[in-house]
Amino acid sequence: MKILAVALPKVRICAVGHWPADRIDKDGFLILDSVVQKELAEIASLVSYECKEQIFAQATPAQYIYIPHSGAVRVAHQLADGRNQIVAFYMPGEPFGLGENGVYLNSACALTDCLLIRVPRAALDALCAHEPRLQQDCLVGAMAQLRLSQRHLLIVTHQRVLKRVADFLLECSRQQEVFDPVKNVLNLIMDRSDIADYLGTSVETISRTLGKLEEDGLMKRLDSRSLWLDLSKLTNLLNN
Amino acid sequence: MKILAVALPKVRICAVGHWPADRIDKDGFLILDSVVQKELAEIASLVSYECKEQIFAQATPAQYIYIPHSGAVRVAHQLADGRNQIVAFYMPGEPFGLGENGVYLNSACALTDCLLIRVPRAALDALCAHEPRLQQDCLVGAMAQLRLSQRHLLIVTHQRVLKRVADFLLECSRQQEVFDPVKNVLNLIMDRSDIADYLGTSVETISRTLGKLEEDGLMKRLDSRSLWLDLSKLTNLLNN
DNA sequence: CGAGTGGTTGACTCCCTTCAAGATCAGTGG
DNA sequence: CCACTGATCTTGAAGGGAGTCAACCACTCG
Repeated sequence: MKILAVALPKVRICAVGHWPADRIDKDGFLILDSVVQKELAEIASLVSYECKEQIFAQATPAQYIYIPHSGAVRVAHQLADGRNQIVAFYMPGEPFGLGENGVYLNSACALTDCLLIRVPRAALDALCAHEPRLQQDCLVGAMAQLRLSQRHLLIVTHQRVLKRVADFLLECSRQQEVFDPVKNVLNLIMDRSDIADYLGTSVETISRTLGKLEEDGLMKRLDSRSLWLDLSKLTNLLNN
Repeated sequence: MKILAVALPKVRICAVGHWPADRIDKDGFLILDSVVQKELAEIASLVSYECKEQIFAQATPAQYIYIPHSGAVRVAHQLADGRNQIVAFYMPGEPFGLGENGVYLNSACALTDCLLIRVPRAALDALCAHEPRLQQDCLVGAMAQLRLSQRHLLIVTHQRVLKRVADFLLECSRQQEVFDPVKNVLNLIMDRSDIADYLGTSVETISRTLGKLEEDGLMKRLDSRSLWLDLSKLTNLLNN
């Protein structure tokens, strides 16, 4: 980890679909009041992590909230029996760092080299207290996270792994950063092991399931990280 | 459904563990400012539902937020393939009614006869806009929901149903309303089918799994809705 | 009493986990 | 340039857990 001694870039918070239209810029990010931006700049830092570097560990003091500026992050929960359940992947603009009783509930790890905006929780709380709009943004952000978590729940509870994978691919294809809607090509930011830990299954099953989907013409592996998808066939699979 | 033409009872919001101590009363509920209580009383109504009555349906306009005053509620999501995934159960003080783009994401159904405090979303938003403390409470509440959802995720992703059921029982045993920590007896508020839909499995498997747990001495069915639990043995099961 | 609901048990099938080995690829150093 | 190595991905085989369909039991209610 390195703290970068440069001016903080503009804080960009992902805002897909749930904010009033006049608060969203052309790239789908939230427009923050310039005063708020300035105040944030005073308390936040820009930090960089290398691929596979741990950002924070489960059950350690939850001092910061992070917002990816570039790169991608994996947040997972380790259970007593050794299982490692991935809770979510985070792309630029999606804040993470949920705590409970002052400690992190999960651990976070850089999927790629990445730049993160790091905001001290205490200072953010204080700032929210006299910036109602920021407070409101945090609330809307928390509800967005809740929706994502419920969506994840619906994905992992498909009994047949075939549906889990299909649903997962469709979910990924909604992210502009990784899906080319013209060529219908999805660029996976995570490896098979991450997909398995996200879907609650094993790498072997993921591999076999991708094979099955390809065999049935619902998608095609261009290489292990880039997949051509037939969105309508995949969607259709979920209806049966 | 019946709208009750009585004075609104005090709005009680469940506050387990994550609010400053001076804002929590002896029963574990959030202490709201009396002015806020009064303002809430002006926009909220008290409504009653009978057991098994639908409160709202998925994909219909999300006009209200509900807070159970008494009774219990089941919130579920219906999928295109006919599956009914239960997203959460709600007890007194736990607000529900998540929407997206103006419509409910899930449907809600009364598990028992219940009284709910019904708050129009628009009026609540307006109230929050000039009541920062209420806004803050909503944010903390949303994060509590997020934690619950992530906890649910961890429960349903246990591969062996035995662990799912054990974890589920432990989760239930945390709720004072349904668990007697002296006798170690849990009173289930839902039937087998609800447990199955919550855990992503079938009623038959639930029944068999309870049999297995009883056989191994981790719990005992006093009757179909009340279970004696050996908390330490159940916890221990999750570590293997 | 019969119908209906909720819960349990039995039998069979199959999907997925597990363990193992092979295949592919990127990086490294001779 | 090529052999070597380790990581990642894929494929194979065996075994078991859970879904499904069906029947049965207990209880409630009209």
